[in-house]
Amino acid sequence: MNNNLQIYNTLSRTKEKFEPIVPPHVGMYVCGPTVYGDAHLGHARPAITFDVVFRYLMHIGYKVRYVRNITDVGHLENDADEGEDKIVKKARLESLEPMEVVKLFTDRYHKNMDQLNVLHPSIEPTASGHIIEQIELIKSILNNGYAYEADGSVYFDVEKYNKDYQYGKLSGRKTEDLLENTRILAGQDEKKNSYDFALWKKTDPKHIMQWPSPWSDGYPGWHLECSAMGAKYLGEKFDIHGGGMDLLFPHHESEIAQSNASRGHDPVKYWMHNNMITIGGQKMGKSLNNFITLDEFFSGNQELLTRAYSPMTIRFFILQAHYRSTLDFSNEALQAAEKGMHKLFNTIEIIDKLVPTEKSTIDVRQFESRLYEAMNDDFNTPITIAYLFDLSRLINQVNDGKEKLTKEDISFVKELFAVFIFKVLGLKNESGKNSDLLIDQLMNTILVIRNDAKLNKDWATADRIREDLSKLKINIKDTKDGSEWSFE
RNA sequence: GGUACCGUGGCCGAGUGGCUAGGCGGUGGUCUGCAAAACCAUAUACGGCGGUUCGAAUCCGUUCGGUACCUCCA
Repeated sequence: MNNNLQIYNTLSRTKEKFEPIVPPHVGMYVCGPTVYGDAHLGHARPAITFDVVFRYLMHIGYKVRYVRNITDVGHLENDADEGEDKIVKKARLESLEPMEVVKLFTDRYHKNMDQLNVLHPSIEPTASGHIIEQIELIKSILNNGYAYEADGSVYFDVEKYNKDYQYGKLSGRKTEDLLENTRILAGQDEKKNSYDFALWKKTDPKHIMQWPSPWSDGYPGWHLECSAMGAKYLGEKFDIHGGGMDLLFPHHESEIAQSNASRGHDPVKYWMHNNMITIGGQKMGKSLNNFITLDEFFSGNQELLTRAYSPMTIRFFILQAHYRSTLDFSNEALQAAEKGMHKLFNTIEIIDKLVPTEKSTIDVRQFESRLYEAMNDDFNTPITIAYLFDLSRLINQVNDGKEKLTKEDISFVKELFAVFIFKVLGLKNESGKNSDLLIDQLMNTILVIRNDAKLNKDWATADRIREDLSKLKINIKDTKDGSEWSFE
């Protein structure tokens, strides 16, 4: 097992050596989507980031249980509707049952994740399926004296908690500052302090989504589901908790508080946060309404897009930046990523055609340790990719006869590429070599005719075939070894 | 206002006290009926001002600019 992995822990703000609590097992929990709308580019980032974490941990020999939740109870929405559940609001707008909305967008999310070649998590629990666990958690927080009831609702007592623990240690906040800055919300007068947050919220009978509890008919608070489900499936303390940076406060901060208040210790060893994707330097997000959905990227149907981009282009684009940096979207950047990725896939095909020699003139073995070092350094995928490009150039030089490789080195390189590109980075070749035998033979016939035309210097016919096929998105390339075709 | 973070060549993006990041684009080649693709080779950099140092884009201070969180948000 590769034992040099360093992970940047938000809690300590430093890179730490990764040592799982119960090796070789690793428990990882990542905040999934709230399913009330289509997934956009921002959702792709944590999904892909932690997919690579998942893949790499398994690759270096860990047994990983990866839990990614679906938030289907919704969070309070603090606009004019004053405390209305997000999913309920969407349901009213579209005259659907809340669970109909949940099903629709969960399915669409899954489809997008499959397109992005994101592995399925080991467990994908829903908040609505764990109301009992959340109620139990509230009970224990109440029993320990860190919460209080007010008119059927239950609130977390941050001031009390802060005497025994430290509220704000993850996000670097102080409760005094929070006092001055917390926005005035509905139900504020029930709370002892403005920064107290709801564990259980009483609701009126009109509210569609509600559950009975010892305190009132209502629904669980904003941050409870992850605390409850993380503990249920990964234990009271587990290794990695991931999510977007925007969840750092108050969401993850409150998870830590809930865990301490109920169980007396922190829930997580390593906190990982991916940075945001920006558009024109600004965060892409629901609230700013400046997001582009994944389906829009795949179809090109959006005014900001000059054309469509494939799922793998999106994936490669995201992996070309480190997960803790912001990543700025632009058509230009996306097209650059696409070309670069094709170059890599092209190299893989070239490896198969290399002619081995007795001796190697270049050292390709050193790339193995370099690639692992890059990944071990807090999952530095941009460096990993840079090394793959270096390797690609060397392979092309071999192909050009400028350098030489032995048979053993060639298969070594081939394996290295396969491991990192397909297994670790999770990319797949989308180029449409059609496996349909009929199409293959039809194309063969066409190319033979065109080649005859070329031999007769009948350029008009040759060009016409090429142009007409290009309208069908079939591209012809003339090479030394004859003509090749590819779809799309 | 509080708390973090960032400012790198035309674009996107790594990294680091002295040694080529990488990709795209540009330029020059190879190949080619043409085209496209592919390949090879290249140039352009670290916001401003001070300081530490033999040496800083990298550390410190300061200043300007930008972003995020503090409210649901990946």
